[in-house]
Amino acid sequence: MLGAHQVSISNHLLAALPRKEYQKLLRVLEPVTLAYEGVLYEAHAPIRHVYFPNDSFVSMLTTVDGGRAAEVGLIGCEGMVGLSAALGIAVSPFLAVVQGGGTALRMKIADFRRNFSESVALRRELCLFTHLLMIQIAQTAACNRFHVVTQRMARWLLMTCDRVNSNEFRITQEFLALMLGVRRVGINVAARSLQERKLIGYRRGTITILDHRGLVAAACGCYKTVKDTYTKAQA
Amino acid sequence: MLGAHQVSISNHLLAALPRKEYQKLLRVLEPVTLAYEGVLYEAHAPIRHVYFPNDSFVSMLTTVDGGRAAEVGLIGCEGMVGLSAALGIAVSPFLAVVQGGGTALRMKIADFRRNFSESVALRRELCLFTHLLMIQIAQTAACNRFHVVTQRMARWLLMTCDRVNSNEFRITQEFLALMLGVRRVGINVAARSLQERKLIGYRRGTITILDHRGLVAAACGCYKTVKDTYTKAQA
DNA sequence: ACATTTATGTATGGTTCCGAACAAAATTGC
DNA sequence: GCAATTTTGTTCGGAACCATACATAAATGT
Repeated sequence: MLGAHQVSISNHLLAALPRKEYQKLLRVLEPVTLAYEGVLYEAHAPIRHVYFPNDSFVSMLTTVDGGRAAEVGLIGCEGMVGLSAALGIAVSPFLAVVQGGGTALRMKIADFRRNFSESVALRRELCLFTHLLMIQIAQTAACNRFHVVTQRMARWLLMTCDRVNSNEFRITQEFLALMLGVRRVGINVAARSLQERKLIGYRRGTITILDHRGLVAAACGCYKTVKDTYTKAQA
Repeated sequence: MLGAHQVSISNHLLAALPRKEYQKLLRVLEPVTLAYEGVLYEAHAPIRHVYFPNDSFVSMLTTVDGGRAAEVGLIGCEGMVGLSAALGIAVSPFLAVVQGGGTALRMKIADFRRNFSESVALRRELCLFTHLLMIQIAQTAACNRFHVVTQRMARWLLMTCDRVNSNEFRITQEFLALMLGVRRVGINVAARSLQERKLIGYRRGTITILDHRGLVAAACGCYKTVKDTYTKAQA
């Protein structure tokens, strides 16, 4: 049974730690609820906590020209938000926005530093995750270059689906446009295209994935490429 | 005076190490000449050596759809090629191609592993560089999304210029098209546009930067953003 | 019930880039 | 000097996306 202030812990990084180190971390981990569209770090702002998402997930965005932003990475229960801290950097290079509300565990940066230097297992986990995140970002770079909006949107829906563990989630076209760095009109066209093919359904802020396999086919290969990399690495 | 088999060492990562650790590394570092268009790692191929470029520099490319490739990062004397090895990964996620021929120092992967675990300074250097490379890749992702070919080409020329320490270097439009992931025709149009504005000159495989400041103005802000990040971090 | 807010749908003209094919010029090898 | 190769120049129709503006519809507050 879980107490009132506890949450079930399903973060993969924490789960993969040896029992002893895990217990030790628990003492400095604080359960928090992350609200949809909340900002964990502004770009170039100090990192005060690192976050280990459970059922929540967080978008990392890079801005250009002092305004327009695009998502470069999506981090859920497979990772940690505030990775720069593990590299000894006190400031987040990216804007971190909660894309899926839910629970997470967070740790003060000072606690993290100490535990990071004391735990071989945590270091190894985070090195691997750094590698995976870098691949995800690089794939996004190439994806942005070569693939059309409909493909990128399908990829994004699938990536999100993997992190919410549900075929239905709340998301507006406006927000989706922001993430993909396109106009809302572009999303609207893509959404209708996917709907006509009976791959998704949507209505006012809610999208439902109707045909997962079909959506994978409609997405660019980037989805499968990144997912397979994660799967293999964490096997 | 340099012996026949020696090269001057101007790699920043190595130069920033304490004298003692630097001397120790020198014993397992082997000077090599990297030839233009040479492949250091195929994508997903094992990393046998890590490379510390001096006056050479290397492009990291990600491929999609089993064919088309785009550059996601450029590494010169400010970094190390084969960074995944520092993260404990034995395989390169990217295709690494020599973009500017020149000298580098390389180290067998086993030697690197040992020295990496023994040297705090090397670890710290490489953590910082990992952070910088991640920023560079993320900026490329956003840049690919928002900026037109002419801007991206200007950015690329400036990044290259910074690494060759010369305003003139050999590069064909075909190769440039490959790096930016566009058709050669697109490069041709952009090149002429930059030439008409008297920012660059070019003729059969050679490009000259005529007006560095003007070229910075013609490039997207991504150039300055990334460069400033590097400058600040290594100050 | 009604106005307000939020979310989605539609239209227009213009720009950038694509794929494909072909032409011209500079360099190289013999 | 001449042919082969490499590099650059040009054209064409079409697709994708942009900026902007406006229209409709669903949810919300009172």
